[in-house]
Amino acid sequence: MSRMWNKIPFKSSELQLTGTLNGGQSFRWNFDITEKTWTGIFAKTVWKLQQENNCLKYQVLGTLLEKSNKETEIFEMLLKNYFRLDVDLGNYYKKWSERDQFFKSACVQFYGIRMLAQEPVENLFSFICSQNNHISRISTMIEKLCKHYGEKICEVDSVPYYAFPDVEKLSQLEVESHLRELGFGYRAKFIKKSANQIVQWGGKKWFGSLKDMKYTEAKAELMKLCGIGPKVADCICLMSLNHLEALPVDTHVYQIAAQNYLPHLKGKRSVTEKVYSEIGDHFRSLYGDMAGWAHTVLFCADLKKFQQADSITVEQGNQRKKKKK
DNA sequence: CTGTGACCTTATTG
DNA sequence: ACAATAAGGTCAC
Repeated sequence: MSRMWNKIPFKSSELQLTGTLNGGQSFRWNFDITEKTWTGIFAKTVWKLQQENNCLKYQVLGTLLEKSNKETEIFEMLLKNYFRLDVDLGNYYKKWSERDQFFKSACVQFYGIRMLAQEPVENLFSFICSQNNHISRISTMIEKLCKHYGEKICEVDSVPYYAFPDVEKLSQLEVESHLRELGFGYRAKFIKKSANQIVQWGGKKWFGSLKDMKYTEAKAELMKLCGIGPKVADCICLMSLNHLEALPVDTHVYQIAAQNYLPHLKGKRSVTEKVYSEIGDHFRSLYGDMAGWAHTVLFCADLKKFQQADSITVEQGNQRKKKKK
């Protein structure tokens, strides 16, 4: 059965799917090189996306959301929210470019990088997996989480798609040993224990309260979880709790900062708490209240797979990943 | 408060 | 080929 494309009009210059979906924010999107489409999952729904003529086109391949006569409206609303289409990104790129020459030159090929509004649970456990790890392994680990603990949404061409699991599922007793068997290493304990803590503190309600807190309070709260330090806490604040001034300082960002902004950091062997906040504060004073978003554009520009890479190389990278079974 | 090493596993590097 | 290294860190001294 062939599906129809739905269309959301949106300037292509302000939405770049490649950098946004494959730039290390979410790990659940895959590019199909022949169809030139992106397939991915959020909100218990399997989406296929494509860009054309200033339109974002989408199909829903399957969903666990309840039936409704307003389905089209709901799906459209979910997408608009996920990509934050209400944010006029052109204005912000202009502002960041005016304030920073380095940003100005970096952003040319990296137009339209949008900060996704992700779901907190997926975001939190994905970035526990991300520590001391590379993107390819992070992706396979997250797929394992979904396959073993998530609800099946549908099957397309005999490929099953799973929703990201609930916290309750991940807090079960046997999760730690099981995840170790599946190759999660020491992150297995972090996942199980954090899930447990979150359930005890109220689950969904707890995440809701983090959105209402100030950024620094929300970050401190997150860092009480097992396996969540300053960097992952900032990722969660930025990517799913709407605290856009949060600025995760990882090895890449540290290098960028030492090379281009804060040369006195060059000799340092490790990022201490003090250096960490110095870097964050520097970028916040430079870019303002959405510094984390600007930082994501720089991070994208720094990612190896995007360097001197047109989309072809990126696509080949995905192909290889898929073949590996 | 700062510095250092261990920690799981594996894709990439030389 | 095949070992060493680094990979979007965190925790415990």
